Amino acid sequence: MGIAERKIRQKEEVKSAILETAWQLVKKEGWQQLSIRKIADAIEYSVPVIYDHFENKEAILFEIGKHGFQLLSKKMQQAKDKFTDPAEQLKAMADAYWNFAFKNKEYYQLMFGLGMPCCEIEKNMPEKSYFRNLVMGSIDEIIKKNKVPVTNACLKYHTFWSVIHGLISIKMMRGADTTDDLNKLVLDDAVAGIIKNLER
Amino acid sequence: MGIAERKIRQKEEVKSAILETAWQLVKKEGWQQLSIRKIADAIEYSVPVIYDHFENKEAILFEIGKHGFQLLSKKMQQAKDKFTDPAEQLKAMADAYWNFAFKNKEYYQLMFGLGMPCCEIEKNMPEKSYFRNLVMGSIDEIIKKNKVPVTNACLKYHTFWSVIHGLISIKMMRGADTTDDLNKLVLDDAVAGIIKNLER
DNA sequence: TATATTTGCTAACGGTGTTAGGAAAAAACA
DNA sequence: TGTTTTTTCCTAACACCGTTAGCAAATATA
Repeated sequence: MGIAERKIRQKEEVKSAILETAWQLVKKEGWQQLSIRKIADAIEYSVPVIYDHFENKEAILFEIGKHGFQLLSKKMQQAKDKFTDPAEQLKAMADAYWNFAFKNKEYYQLMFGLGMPCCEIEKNMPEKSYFRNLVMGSIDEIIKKNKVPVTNACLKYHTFWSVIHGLISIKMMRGADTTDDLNKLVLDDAVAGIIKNLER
Repeated sequence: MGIAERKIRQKEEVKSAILETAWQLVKKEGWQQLSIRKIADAIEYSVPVIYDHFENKEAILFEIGKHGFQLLSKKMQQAKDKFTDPAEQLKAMADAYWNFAFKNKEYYQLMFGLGMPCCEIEKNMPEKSYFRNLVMGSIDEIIKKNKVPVTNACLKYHTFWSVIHGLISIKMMRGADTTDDLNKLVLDDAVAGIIKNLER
């Protein structure tokens, strides 16, 4: 009896069509222009069908946000794997994070609520701890190498992340009032500062 | 002929009633719940009257955002004035910025587009350069004291701001999953790191 | 074939920002 | 003072939005 399976498969196809269409629309017109009706139009179903697959609009955003966190984690992992020296790893991960943010502006905006109605995406997102562990691993390693390993790794992780996120969100919000070059310099400078402050 | 003056005065009163009411509503219910109709209701005028004073909703938000930037500038100025040592000034300004953000959460969200439909507030906001100058003044002083004053002040300013903004926006977005104590520690740690990196 | 179930639609509800057009009040002019 | 012009301000609508009730058609089950 493959009928049930086909039905499940078809249902799954509609569900991923919703997600894919929503994502295409967002890339074309931005988050503020995304509406349930536009998605329904694009997948050639009526509006209530959307609600057979998602409880509400926020559930769609959450699912897309999850993809974002998974993609970010993957990029971070790949960056880290290129090096064995933890300081190099941190630099590479900062770069990867930066690149992810600007190559996937819409993902980043959704994931961290930049310029869009907040949807509590980042909370209730288990995937974010994956990337947290990646960074903290390298930080821990550096600290262990120290002669006076008193530094708080958790605190340093927060600093690391805050610098990068702060830089990105400032640049992302006000567009092109500073050059790309300067921003990349600031990133490198800040990351270098943190690492330097870590090794002692 | 004081009639014209009275009219202008009355018109100005309605305008500031709109702003004041909007601000009260936002503090009570948050940005997402603010609507033109609610404002109109509260000031006991009909909806189109709002549009006699503001081109659109965004113009209202912009005006409130301006107040936010002015208040922030004032707080930063006061903090800076308490010290003569530029390093102390930087620390005090970082603290002032931090306190402003959490004592005026709604202002901060609006000013930097956190968790709300973006409204291009920060661009086209001349007031923000005031606070920029305050910070860069202190940074310049520190750099001038150095024996090798090669460091780029503009770059350091961006780093300084990014760290603080990043920390604040991360904390503001995900509420209480880290303690206040830790966050304040991270702030102090990060600012100390920047200053240390500056003095050489 | 008859019944039960799933599927997907139309149409609505209550909300949003925004605006056209007209009534009433105020001011200016005679 | 009476008339005309201007200003003020409201009702009602438009075109959207997220969401859901309720029903018809298609499908699966017996």
